[in-house]
Amino acid sequence: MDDPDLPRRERLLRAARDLYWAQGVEGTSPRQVLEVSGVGQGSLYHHFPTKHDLSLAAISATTQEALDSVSGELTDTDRPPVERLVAYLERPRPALAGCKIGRLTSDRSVMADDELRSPVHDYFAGLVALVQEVFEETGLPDDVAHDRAYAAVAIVQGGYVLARALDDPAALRAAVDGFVSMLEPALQAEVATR
Amino acid sequence: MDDPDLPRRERLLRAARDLYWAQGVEGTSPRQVLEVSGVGQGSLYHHFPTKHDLSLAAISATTQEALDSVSGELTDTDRPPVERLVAYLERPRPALAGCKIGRLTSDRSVMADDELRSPVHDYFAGLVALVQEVFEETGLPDDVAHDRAYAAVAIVQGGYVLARALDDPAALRAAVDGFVSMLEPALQAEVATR
DNA sequence: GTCTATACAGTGATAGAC
DNA sequence: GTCTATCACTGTATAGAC
Repeated sequence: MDDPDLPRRERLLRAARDLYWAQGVEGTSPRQVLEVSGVGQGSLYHHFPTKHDLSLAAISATTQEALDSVSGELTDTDRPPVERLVAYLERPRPALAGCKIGRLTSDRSVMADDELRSPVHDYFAGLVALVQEVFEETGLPDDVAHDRAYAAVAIVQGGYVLARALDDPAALRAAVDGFVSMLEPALQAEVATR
Repeated sequence: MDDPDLPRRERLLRAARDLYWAQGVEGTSPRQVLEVSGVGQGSLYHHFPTKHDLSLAAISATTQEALDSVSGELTDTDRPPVERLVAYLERPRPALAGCKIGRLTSDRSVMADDELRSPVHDYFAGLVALVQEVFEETGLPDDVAHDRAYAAVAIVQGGYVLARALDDPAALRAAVDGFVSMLEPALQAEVATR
């Protein structure tokens, strides 16, 4: 973002993605993106004719990158499934900054625009599907694995909300720990009754 | 909001609270509040000199009401603690509309203003404390009850995020069900090892 | 492709009459 | 207490030169 040799388009995208994370799409003006990126007005509207175009490119880049990153971790078949789940849940996360993608679900500019909602939808759909597959690998029936995958993803998102509301990163850890501490006992009980 | 005999101040507050829920504080202009409430410009700035004053009154009313409502349910000592927890978790919720209070944690106008953050903080702090007490009643050690309370509140918030992202109210139910299905087995295991 | 200058509607607030 | 009129400023976008 500070590198003057980066193409204008990349600098604009970097700035937009950072600003969207910090203050949302609704709360970020094209003018701010210009100031942070150090690019002129004309370049912005050359590469991204409307704010919608800029937002779509920035959001898609962020969701794509995030899904790729988590996908590698969850599908690493060298490790047992429960270990992968716990590793995913206990990943270090920027609790106070919030989830770059989760926060978009309460961003009016995003939710009111079908094209902008789509990458957000696809990210969470893909993430839940990945997590569900890992739960199935643990031997859980499909319907139980289904609900538990939603729960796992929700714990992380809810942990972000709590951490920000309470201004305390430990809130996210507590939520995840509370969930993880139930994971193995519940699994034992289910295996025992089968 | 449609009752023309309601005092201006109340009509303004109703309109603001509804609009904040639907589109956030950042995304709601004083002018919109005027249109929806059907009140004149002067009245708004008479009762609420700045947008900050209106937001503070609207947010405080919402958090107060929400905490009162959930408090009654959780402290009803006629019912066993686990039953109260499950009742709280499985409460009918407007999944697609989102949480009136949780959404404020990604609202820039709220998070950038200490006075507006305060009711949001107090709501979640109060809610987690209530839930933790109920977990302690189940016989869980304090530290486990602590983490599990954060998890319970996070599941609901994360369920909202998922439901909105996927445009599917069933996502919130799935997350809650996934959590609830682990609650009793985990409790059994803990009681057994004590 | 990149720049500066400009246009125009909406936002947040004030003034002053009733 | 309530109203209409007005204002400075920002957000979003266009025009046209280099």
